[in-house]
Amino acid sequence: MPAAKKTPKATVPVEMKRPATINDIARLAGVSKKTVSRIINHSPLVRQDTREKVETLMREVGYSPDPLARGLAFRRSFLIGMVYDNPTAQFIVNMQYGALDSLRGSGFELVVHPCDSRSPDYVDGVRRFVQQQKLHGVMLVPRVSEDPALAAMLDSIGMRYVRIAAVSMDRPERMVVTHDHDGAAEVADYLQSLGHRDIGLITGPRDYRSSIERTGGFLSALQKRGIELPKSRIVEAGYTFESGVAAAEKLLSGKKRPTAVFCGNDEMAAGVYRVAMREGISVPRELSVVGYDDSPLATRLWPPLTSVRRDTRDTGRIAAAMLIQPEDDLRPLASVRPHLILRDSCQPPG
Amino acid sequence: MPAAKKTPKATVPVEMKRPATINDIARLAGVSKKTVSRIINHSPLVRQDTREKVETLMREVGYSPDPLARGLAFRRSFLIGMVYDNPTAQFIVNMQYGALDSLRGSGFELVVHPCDSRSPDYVDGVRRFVQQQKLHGVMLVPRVSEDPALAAMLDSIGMRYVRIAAVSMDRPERMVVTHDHDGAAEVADYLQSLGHRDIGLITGPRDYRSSIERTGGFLSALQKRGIELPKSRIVEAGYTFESGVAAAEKLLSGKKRPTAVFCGNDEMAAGVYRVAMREGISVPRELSVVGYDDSPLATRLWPPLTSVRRDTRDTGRIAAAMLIQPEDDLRPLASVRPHLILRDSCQPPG
DNA sequence: CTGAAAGCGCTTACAG
DNA sequence: CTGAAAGCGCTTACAG
Repeated sequence: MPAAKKTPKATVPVEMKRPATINDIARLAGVSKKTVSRIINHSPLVRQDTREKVETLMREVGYSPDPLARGLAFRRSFLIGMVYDNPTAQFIVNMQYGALDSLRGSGFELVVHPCDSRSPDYVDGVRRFVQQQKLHGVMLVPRVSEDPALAAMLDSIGMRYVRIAAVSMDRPERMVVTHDHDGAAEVADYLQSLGHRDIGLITGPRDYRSSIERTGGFLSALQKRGIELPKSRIVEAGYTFESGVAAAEKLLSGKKRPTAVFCGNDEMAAGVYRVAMREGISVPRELSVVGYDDSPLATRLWPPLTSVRRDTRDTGRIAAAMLIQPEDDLRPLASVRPHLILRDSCQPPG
Repeated sequence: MPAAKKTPKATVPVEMKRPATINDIARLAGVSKKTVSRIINHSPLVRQDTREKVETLMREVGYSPDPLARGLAFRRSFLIGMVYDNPTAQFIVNMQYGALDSLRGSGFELVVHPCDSRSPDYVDGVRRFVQQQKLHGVMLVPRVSEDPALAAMLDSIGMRYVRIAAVSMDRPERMVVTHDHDGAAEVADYLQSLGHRDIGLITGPRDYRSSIERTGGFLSALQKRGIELPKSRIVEAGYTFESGVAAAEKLLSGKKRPTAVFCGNDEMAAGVYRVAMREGISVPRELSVVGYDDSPLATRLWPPLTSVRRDTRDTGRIAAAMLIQPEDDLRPLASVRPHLILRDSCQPPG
């Protein structure tokens, strides 16, 4: 005999071909769909026993509201965007894992959106993305997080966002600060305490906020301990391995070499290792090296690289959590602290 | 004076506060919304001049259809899911970039979903994810792509998917094959041609398809060239750096060492480097080493590591493209070929 | 080739 | 605390 076309009124069909809708729940529970809606949205305006009855029913039936329908009615999706330019793979992935830690079970999902911030119309590309998808909010990862034009655009269209950056540069509830200044200062203190006085510095690009902060933090901490680096000991590079190689060649070619080098990230530190290897300079006996990121690379290299750890997964977790909080609940500025991981790439100068 | 509440009939408002809807376009163009809908969905049942008129208007107004509304009506979202377990960061990121290459401009977006395939209810977690989000399709990345239970579940709920794996294990239109067998065979041929006869092999876990294929491809190619590896020359490891270190310690501790080692991936090859460094074994003079993946690590290590390149970005591109193709257009099985990148980690045995 | 009606599964005012 | 009506912006039958 033909199967029932309408769900029978009297029974609770735990297994249904067609997924349950708010109407099914309302009918089965004997309440209006508006009441079910209130429960879905955690409105306090529902009697406790009604709430419990309906919630039990939803669990039994395996009901979960359709994000498409809710999104249409709310005029806003349940998607969080992650916008980034070109950080290292490990950084991106850790940030994603962190964000997903916070999103799991919340009904929100993560949509990734890499872009090219050197392209003239990238801000417009991001605008189309967030506007068309009606995102609930966006995470801005360095270096796009540092772009005032991007933040201004998002603000102008009323799009919620959180910026992850080395220093605060927006309203507190829109910032996760990574304090790169302090991380670099810790390196300076460490190298000075080992006895190093002639120190080299390989920086990232001068227009990256992270690079500015790491450079500033390092130099000012050295200064506080009475060490002033001459210009010739500071070389700007591009955060890449290849640029690190080129910078190291410059820094290590003179007849008097520095006894230690701090690199703005691990990739460039790997470049220093490469040049040291080629030139027969022993790390750490003749040259101490410190990186920044504490990437997997740090432990793959020989000798294992002393580096500043940034808890990127934590950062992502915090940023996503801020985005899905109720808007009226203004949270204080969130931050995450870097700290130096000691390995075998440093020792007192010979 | 108060701004118009209704859009004036006579003019085309290029800039509107409220984004244009299908109704605005229909009214402005003097056609029904159904006709506009037909144009959005590329239906052939529209007169050419009507189509052009409406398309021009849509461009002028900056109209783009709301994916939430379309999704609700279609009962299917415009989201592609990417499900993966725990590959390396570079692999994940490249796969994402590739997928996004294909999705860009298509109206589809990429939602990432890492999971833990060792967890007993992970298949159920994926089911909830794809079902709740009403995904358009999912990309299954190794190693979850190899799980028959996951594929069966997706099939049972009618969810479209593409599996990326070392060999074909599903209907052709659901596979992107990476031919790891061939990549490993190329390594075997190369090492043999250099003159190596006593060769070590560090494999990934025996229950990974990629590992099975790489091991099989390597051994059978050696066999074809008359080389049979004794059991003692084959060590199973876990695709991680640490497991590579442990495997290398076993392989290199005996009094007669192999003259070359092939590792199932670069991470484990880095482990071999580590042990060789510690034991004072010179690579490549005393030991040739080959990896698989051609990850960034391969060029950071010293000496630069010879490794098999897999075009992961291409793989992601193909998989995503397959998912957003019209369903009636059955494409042949897609595949991507690995090839060996020669660097400085190999030479004829001393 | 084109259109009017009904519906997708929710929420927002507005009442009570 | 609860509900009936209207609407979010699209598409699917069903007609013509």
